[in-house]
Amino acid sequence: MSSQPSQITEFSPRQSAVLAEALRLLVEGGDKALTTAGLARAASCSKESLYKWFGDRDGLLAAMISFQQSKVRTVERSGERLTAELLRDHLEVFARDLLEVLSGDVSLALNRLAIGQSSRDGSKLGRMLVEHGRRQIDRRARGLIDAGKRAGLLRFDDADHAYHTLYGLVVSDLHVRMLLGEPALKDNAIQARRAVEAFLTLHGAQRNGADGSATAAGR
Amino acid sequence: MSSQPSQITEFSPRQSAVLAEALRLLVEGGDKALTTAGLARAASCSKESLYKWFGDRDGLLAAMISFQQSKVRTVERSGERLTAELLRDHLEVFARDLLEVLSGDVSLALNRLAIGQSSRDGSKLGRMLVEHGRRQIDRRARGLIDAGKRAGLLRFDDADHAYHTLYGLVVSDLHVRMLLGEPALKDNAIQARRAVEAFLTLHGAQRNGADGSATAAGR
DNA sequence: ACCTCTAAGTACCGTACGGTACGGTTCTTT
DNA sequence: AAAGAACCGTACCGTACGGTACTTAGAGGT
Repeated sequence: MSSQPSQITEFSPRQSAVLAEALRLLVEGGDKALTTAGLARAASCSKESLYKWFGDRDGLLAAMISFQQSKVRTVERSGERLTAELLRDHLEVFARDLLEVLSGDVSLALNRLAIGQSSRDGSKLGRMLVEHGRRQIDRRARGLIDAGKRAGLLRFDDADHAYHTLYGLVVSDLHVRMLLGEPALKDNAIQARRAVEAFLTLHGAQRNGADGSATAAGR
Repeated sequence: MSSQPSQITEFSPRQSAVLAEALRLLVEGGDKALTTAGLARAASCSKESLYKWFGDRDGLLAAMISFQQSKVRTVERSGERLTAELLRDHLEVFARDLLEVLSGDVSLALNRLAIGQSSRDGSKLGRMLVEHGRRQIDRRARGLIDAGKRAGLLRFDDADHAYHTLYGLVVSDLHVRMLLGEPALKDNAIQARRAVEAFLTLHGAQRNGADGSATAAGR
């Protein structure tokens, strides 16, 4: 949230500052508020520099997504031996983090932006958002789920399906509702706990696993 | 999907035709393609009439939502005595219908529109969409779930929570992904079947119910 | 001291949109 | 048939935005 992102790979410090300001404008006013002139004024740079750096307004938007995602690093903390309680804790932390990320100002603003553009640009921004932004948190969950299976604590046929089940239990329709303007949950922890509870009921090893009969078809 | 909605309450036939054309424009080109001049040309009406009827561009958008929702009627079919198989069937039909609705062209376009506007208009359109559009399908599901509980086939503490569980299992992140431009599922039936399977594992009475411990806090 | 490069600031252009006004046409009412 | 409303088509206005060009100020090198 600060404008002091220790080390950015792809953008110069000046560009990063401009992109941070662009995100700020986007968050507070939606995409209508993000005009080239407005950004130039707010970031104290020239429009010409904007076009030199990002080429285009769409280039600017894409750069904003890249920039934001370069700032979000998911902590990859595994390695300890998993117990049932540890797995539950990690799942709950993941669920809370997921809700936290999805309800973040910048995330919502970028998702709204990409959704708004999806009709015109062939979902280019949407793909960027899903591919780069989601992959990190997806990988974390997948790692956790796989580790749970390896430790004999989870039971499922299709890891992808299991992950989507977890995701659905955690998020339900909250993401869309927040995108539509509803306020976030008062307490993500409750939602996270209930979702993990249900997930473990479905896929935990100590009780029973839903067999899922013929469930090999792909998404 | 046809432009022959037997009887529209709120709008004259002419206005309905114009609104249908507006929805068509919105679906095929996004909100940028929905200009007053473009709509007037496409619907063979004058801009002056548009402003007389709907007052404003925002009024037009709101009217489009009302119009679309006046066309979507959910079949309220209950009354028969519930068996476990019947409940499962009804739940699967509901799940398929839900996925069908959410992946519909018009629904996606209107949701994109409302999400795009949510930063500027204080989520007026978003509220309309959630309140009027969702309530119908929500009520259908709630009726089904309540009937299942009365028949002793479902077990849960909080009907609202149970419904959101079902919703999350059915939809997962599909809605947002589709809003971002991803294609819909090839086969909604598979997803529906798996979701209902999981839901019954969680809340069906014949196996066991997730106790849910202390789960009375509200959303 | 001079040159060069970068970038800020500003002015400008073309376009496109929301909203309004007006003349002409069709349909309804009496 | 005459009067009136509804409405279409079009022209128009003001504004705002994306994008470009030009001028000016500072930083580093020779």
